[in-house]
Amino acid sequence: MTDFDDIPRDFPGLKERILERAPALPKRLSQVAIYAIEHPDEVAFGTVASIAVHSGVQPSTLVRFAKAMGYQGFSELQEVFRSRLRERILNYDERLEQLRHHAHSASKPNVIFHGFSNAARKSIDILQERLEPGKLDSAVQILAGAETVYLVGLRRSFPISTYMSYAFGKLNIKNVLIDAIGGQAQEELSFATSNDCVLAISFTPYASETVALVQAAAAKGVPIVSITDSGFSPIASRAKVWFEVTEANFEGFRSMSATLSLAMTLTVAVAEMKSRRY
Amino acid sequence: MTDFDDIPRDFPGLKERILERAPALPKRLSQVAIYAIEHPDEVAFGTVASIAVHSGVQPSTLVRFAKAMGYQGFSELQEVFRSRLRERILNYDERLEQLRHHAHSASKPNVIFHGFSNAARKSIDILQERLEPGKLDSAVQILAGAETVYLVGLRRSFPISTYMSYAFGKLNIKNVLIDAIGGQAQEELSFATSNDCVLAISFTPYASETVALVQAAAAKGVPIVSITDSGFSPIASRAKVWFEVTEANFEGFRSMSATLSLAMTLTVAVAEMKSRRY
DNA sequence: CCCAAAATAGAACACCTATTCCATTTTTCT
DNA sequence: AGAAAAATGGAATAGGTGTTCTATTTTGGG
Repeated sequence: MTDFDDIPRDFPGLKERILERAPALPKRLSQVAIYAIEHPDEVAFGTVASIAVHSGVQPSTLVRFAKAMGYQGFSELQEVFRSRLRERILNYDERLEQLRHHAHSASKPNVIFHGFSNAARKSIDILQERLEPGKLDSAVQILAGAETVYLVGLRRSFPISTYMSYAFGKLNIKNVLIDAIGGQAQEELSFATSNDCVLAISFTPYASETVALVQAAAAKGVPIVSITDSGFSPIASRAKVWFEVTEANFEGFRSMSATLSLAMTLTVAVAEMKSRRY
Repeated sequence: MTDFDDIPRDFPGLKERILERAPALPKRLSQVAIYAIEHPDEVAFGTVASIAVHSGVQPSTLVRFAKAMGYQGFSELQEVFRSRLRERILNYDERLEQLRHHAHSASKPNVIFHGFSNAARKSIDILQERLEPGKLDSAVQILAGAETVYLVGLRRSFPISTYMSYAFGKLNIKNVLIDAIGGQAQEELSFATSNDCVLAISFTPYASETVALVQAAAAKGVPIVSITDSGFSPIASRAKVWFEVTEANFEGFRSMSATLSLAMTLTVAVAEMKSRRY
């Protein structure tokens, strides 16, 4: 009679079905639909009675809702909400513990590897939570408006500026990588004007040369975008927009993954914005 | 009477308590302890009856176990197992959906940023699952045994080799970064002998220069360690040890985070190994 | 405006729940 | 070896479970 075996058994499938059918559902049932989507954890763990109270509905309505979605009863639908929780990703501590548990294969290099992987993941998560969307937009606007982007990042940050220079090149965006080869850094930057832009990347301990370059550029009125690790950073104060990136570390070696994600974002977003104004 | 309010309410705390008390527990109770630690999802979702069957124990034993851990009954203990699932981290699809949900702040740059962050995290997860511990150990052994490490990685891989050269320098490990400045790459590598080692990094489309350099080095009997994206890669076949790193991509731009984690691991692990043989 | 159809609330019910209790077995100590 | 203590198995139970059923309300078309 009804749709017989296309019943969602995984959460994304069920969610899709709920969202698709919800608008056509009667009042109480769509009320349940909204509650279920907004409180999936409650649905996974609660009882018919408790969920009914929280969603302002009779217990029988929940059963009718489950049937409207194609299931035999509420329990069957609840199982799908539970599967979602089973599939969740382990959190940091659990990953580390899991590694320690598989300790037979845990030679020192493997421990180091998992340590760095965790630090990288954590750094990215933190940045993803903290990055203010508005800052990103203004930085992209400044960079996309520049005639030439001067990339300043030495020592530990040099791989990042190198990557950006490579990617900008591929994307046909005029840029100069300040590599300080032969001590020519100041001269390389001397061509920059207020129509250009400096993208500076530096972390504690800030390379003195980077700081000097940024100050010189700022004095000439060149707009500056900075990626650094603190508001007290000497390259933050001079910048029009600056990003705070806190990299997690493992045994004292800081990750660079979050910075790299941000760098990739800036390059691609700038290219995307430039391509719009043809 | 009993310990009155130091009852673990979060999973890590409970786990610690179980592991700490398990050895002193009678047979059936420790049987439950083991089952609970090994099948936390079952404990979170199951009923006393179902868990009892799966762990080969009477229902009453589960209640006694919960009391032995300090709780009033099984349900109270189960709540802690459930809290663990609530705190799990969102998976990739959920993160992207969450972003789409917060669509008011989803300017193009922000979408790109979250896309790259997800790609990075995913790449790291995949590598963490697939990397064979043995390979890592042998690679470290080869690199640590080399007099000088020659780092070959151009174009997209150049930031990685640059990073490694910087880190090796800081750690007092003799290395040469082949930067191909002035077309001197072949000459730079010509000093390498079988006592040295080449660490080659290259991904599709393999830079022809990197391939040529690796072949020349291999012909001279220089041991080669490769980081690449497929067993069919021209730099994999010549290598003593090679790593397959599959980077997730966002809108065609591949992440580099997994490669970077691996690179950091190799540098630090080599330094660690060298410092042991004084 | 009325009536048929759909949706809902709420009570009724059969089943399953966690928990308790106590007889029996196992362990521990003298 | 024997007695005391601890641990266990399994039945009993009170309360809660998901589901069904039906009287009542709401909706929507002629």
